Amino acid sequence: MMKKYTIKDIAQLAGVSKGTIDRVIHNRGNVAKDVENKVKRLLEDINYQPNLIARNLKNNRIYQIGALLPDPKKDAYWEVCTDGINQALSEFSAFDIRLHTMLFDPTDTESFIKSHQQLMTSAPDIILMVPLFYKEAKSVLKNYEEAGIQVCTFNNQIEVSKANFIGQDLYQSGRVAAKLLHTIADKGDMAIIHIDEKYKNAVHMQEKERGFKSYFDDLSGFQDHILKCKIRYTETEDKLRAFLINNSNLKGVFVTNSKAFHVARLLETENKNHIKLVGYDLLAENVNYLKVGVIDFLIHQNPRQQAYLGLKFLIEHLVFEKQIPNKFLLPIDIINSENVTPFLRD
Amino acid sequence: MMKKYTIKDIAQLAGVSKGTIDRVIHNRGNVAKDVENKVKRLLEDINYQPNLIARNLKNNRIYQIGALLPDPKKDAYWEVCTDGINQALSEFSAFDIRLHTMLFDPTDTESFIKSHQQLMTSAPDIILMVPLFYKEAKSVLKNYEEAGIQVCTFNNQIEVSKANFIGQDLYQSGRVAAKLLHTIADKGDMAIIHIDEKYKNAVHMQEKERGFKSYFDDLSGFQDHILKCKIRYTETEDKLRAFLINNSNLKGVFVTNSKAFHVARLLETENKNHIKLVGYDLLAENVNYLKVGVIDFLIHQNPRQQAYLGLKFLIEHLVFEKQIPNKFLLPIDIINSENVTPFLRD
DNA sequence: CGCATTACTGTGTTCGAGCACAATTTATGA
DNA sequence: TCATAAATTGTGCTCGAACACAGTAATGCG
Repeated sequence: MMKKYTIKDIAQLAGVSKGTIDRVIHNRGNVAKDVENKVKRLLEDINYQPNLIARNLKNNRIYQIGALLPDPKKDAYWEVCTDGINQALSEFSAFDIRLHTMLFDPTDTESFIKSHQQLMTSAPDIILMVPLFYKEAKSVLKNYEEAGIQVCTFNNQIEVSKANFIGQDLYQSGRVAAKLLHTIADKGDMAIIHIDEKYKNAVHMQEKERGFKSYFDDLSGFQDHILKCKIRYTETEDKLRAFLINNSNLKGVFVTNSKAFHVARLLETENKNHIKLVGYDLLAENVNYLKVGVIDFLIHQNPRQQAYLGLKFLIEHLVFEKQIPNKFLLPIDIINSENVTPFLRD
Repeated sequence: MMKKYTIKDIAQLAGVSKGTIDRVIHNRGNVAKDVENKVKRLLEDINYQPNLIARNLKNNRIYQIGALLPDPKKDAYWEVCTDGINQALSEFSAFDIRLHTMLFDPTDTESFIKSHQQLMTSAPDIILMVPLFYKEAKSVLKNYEEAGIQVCTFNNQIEVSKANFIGQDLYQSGRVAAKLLHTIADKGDMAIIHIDEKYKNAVHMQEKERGFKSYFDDLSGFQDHILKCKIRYTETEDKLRAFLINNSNLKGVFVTNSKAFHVARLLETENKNHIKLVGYDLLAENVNYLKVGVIDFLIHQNPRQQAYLGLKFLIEHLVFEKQIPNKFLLPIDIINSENVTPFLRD
């Protein structure tokens, strides 16, 4: 096996200087056509791969990356994103990456807009964001598109946008929840419970609901009901209790976000341990209920990995000119009390 | 924010030349003590991180990596390892990595030894291997240790060896299987079925069995039996059929390797669909039975990721002098018919 | 023909770290 | 005091790609 070909090798093979090879590679013109063809064929023949490392040695640019993320202080779900981001930064510590993070309140659309505007003042080359609010995100993404700033989104997909997306297939994750409940729950009614967010603007919860329903629709033998319950954060406990008590044929509950622990608390105090419970995300409170068996399964959305991959893709795009995948779907992790531990690290 | 510090910057700050800085960094001596202390403090203060990329530009060594892997033609479980290896190679294509792969027959210990011996003739700098056979692997690993060749193992852990290991906690994965069966199966007996490999030399199957049993031991209310059945490849069908028919109180089956489809086939033909089945690995045959509901859950051991990480760790060790983690445990993925698709890519 | 313009090609420097070797300073001994 | 050895420090080249700029050849035009 030969050592890797360098520009110098190719220059020698072609009988020209490395300057000419460089001009051919980058289509910078000023090369006689016959020479150009000859060099191009040669490059093809030996499948020349430039040394990305040497290339970036010279190119010591400072890259500005903007991040528009939900404030973990307002919702613990987002805490682990920081780890993912730090991991990506440390992996690329050889390059000069400046990350400007702006946090917004995940319950407040205005805060989202404000943070966005402030982020713009740092003149980022590229953006990583969680487009939590459908309507607002759409307009913000349009802004970036017009400004010619590439964006990578995660957690929520805004289908109409051209922005790249990293996350899970939410429709399918609803189906996974349905399959799990169908496998473990006794025959009876199933409930979809949406807690805390503005349902209309939260496409992700609607998608999960659609998937959940589609699973039971596909079943030939299912004769019971799929109930639905929307709850605001302020009214959580009373409304939930009423819902659980009034539906006596209820055998399974699907909570469409990380708030399953609210339902778990009630199931425990009301002694309704025949009702199976499936929810999302490895918050400490959820994990506790999972371990004692009140929550049966959690679906892990892996926000850490989402943030990590998003930032990694962006950096590789800036530094190595790699293409960012338009849509990158993470696997849907099923978690029970026995396999939860290693996922807490991820 | 400042640009990154380089050796030149530090030399200027310390009022010496970059040669001296270099000598201090690498403890190459020939530096006056007061200067050395001054520079060391300065390096600490500004937290100097050398540019790994520039470092490796000069260091254009050719690294020889040996790989001792089971032949995918003999057992489809190993097929995806190739993908993981290719991914790692392409990620580090900037460096000159030469991979020498030797395959062995996963049912034949002699083939393992032979491949090992042949691999040694290529004088590898470092080794990636699957120590499938406990006794033989132990002696092979000792060979490498004496030759001062660092080894990274995956899939099977040889506890006594100093080699690094990537894989799953097999004891815990047995517990996961137990928890799943306990969650979905009716009250009754559970069976552990070992198919195809020499049980005594297959520590991984023993570990899974131990974990499985421990879960039921921890249960206070479990009054039924944990059965056990060892089956050779040649006798699979008849012995299995007899086992399934003779144990009428059987409600759940745990197959400790990727051969669950053998059991699934029988459960289907014998119409025993009240028996729940949990096995390992996303072989096409297993996935088919998972989709039609004969297999209820599969545990994904992610051999692709194991091979990928193993090679990645080795390369980063050679190229960047990074420490290889002594033990890297992958999460235990639970797979059902609804979340299987994205895992087939991994 | 001579000079300018265009067309093309080659040379040399840069990036950051590593290392060989040259250069300088300090110490030692006769 | 001076030569020489020893200790310390500085200089310059290398890696591969990128690019500015210098250099050369070919062509055009009066």
